[in-house]
Amino acid sequence: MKIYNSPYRQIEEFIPLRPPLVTVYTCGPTVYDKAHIGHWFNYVRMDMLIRTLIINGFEPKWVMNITDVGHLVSDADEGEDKLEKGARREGKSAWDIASKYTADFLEGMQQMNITTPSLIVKATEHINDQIDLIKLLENKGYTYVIDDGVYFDTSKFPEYGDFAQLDLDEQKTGARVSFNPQKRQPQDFALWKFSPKDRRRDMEWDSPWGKGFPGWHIECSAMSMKYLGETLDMHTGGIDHIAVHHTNEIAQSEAATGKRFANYWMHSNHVLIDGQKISKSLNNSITLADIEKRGYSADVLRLHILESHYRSQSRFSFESLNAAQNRLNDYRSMAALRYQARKVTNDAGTFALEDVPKELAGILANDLDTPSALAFLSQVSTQLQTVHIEEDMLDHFVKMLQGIDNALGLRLMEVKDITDEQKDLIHQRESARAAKNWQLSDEIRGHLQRQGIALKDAQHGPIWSLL
RNA sequence: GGCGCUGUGGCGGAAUGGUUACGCAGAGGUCUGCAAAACCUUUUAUGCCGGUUCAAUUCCGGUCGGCGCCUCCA
Repeated sequence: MKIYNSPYRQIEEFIPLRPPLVTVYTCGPTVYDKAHIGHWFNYVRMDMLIRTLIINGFEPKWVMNITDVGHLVSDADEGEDKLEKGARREGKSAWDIASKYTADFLEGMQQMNITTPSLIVKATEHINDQIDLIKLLENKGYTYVIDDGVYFDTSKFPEYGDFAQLDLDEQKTGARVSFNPQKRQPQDFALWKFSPKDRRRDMEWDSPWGKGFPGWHIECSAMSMKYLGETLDMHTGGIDHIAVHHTNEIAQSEAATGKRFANYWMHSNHVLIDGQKISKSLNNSITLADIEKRGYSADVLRLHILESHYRSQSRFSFESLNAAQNRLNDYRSMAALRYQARKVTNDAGTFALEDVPKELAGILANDLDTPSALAFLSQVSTQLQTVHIEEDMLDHFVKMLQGIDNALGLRLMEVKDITDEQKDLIHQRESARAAKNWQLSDEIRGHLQRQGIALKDAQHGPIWSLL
């Protein structure tokens, strides 16, 4: 299997430390607001990594975190905690906000058919692990304390910035962000933030340095290493995390252990709406609920996501969502053939059904090439819908559908059979046609169409499919 | 200002130093009782200018445009 390794900017052969085990850590959401399609692009692509590993014989252990404390409004460790801000907005406590949007996120994961991670871990349930890690860094001399928190001294970690190929001096030139003047370097980041003197936070804990809460970055290092070991096979996240969050994770993790933090890094690019990325400030987010309101299912969104490569900036529009809907209908029509196997005597049937999942696994193993996987699937679908499925092919056919679902998560196995009543109508229409009663025949066809069932009169008889 | 990515047909979106995926949409045709599906054809696709090469959309340089990061943000 090959994968693009972000820091090296090249496609590399993927070699885990202890095959078939693959340790994967994914930066999950900060649960202070509803997830939007940008999140789903990201997590579907992470899901494709996990699926691709599995169908290529690996056994991933996948840990994803939920950031339910400590992510400030600014990555520069300034401003409010997002959770506290969300709480104020909704007149609830930060704890309520976290649990509300955690539930919202997990429900979306199910709807999008994203593989359930081996472990979903919350920052607030690992405060002691984070404090321990900060203590370790303090003992090794990487930290200093100023009036608003404990900071990591990036000058003690000379490789800081290598990962993102940052030119720290040049970055400073145009930076528009103000920072605490007590910080030794602008890029130094908070490991622990103190609670404000004048008020009580919803979320705060005691620590050796004073009451407060962990910085945003430390949770990922503490939790990933706790559950997956000091060196991860794969660390993933959104492309926006490269410069700050992942750079900081590497600094604090490698400073603490003296070992390489992760061997491979996968970053999902952003999706654009009307040529711009989704962000709070542009107020242009679209949620899964918005999409469903327009009549599209999560499966359609998922297919649309797979149509572009994870490393390219993709574009979202309802027009392309509609294209994905039609494409999904075609795949579902193919899946419906499992209920319509019949004996045929023609020469069709040379298609190697059992090779389809293998072929998909191979395509995806090339840097998660989902566009090519779908191109291949469309060819399969077209071919299968022009031959008839023979009864003795049925086992292979169903296995093939299962294989496609394992690879792509499109839920083709969930396509239901039509009712006996509907089947009876199809028979009635055949009788009418035999009697050249075209009016009745067309009435029945129209009737079924209104129920979402399309009929095609193939050589060997009618085939139904889903609209 | 610094760094990075990018510019493919009506739309989305791959790939490639020489024969131009795939999906959606449009047009014509074959087939069909009529449709649908399928198949065939079709709608002058690789921003612009140079360079390298027998050959560039693909490599290099320049130029114009778009986007991202350096604030929020997957």
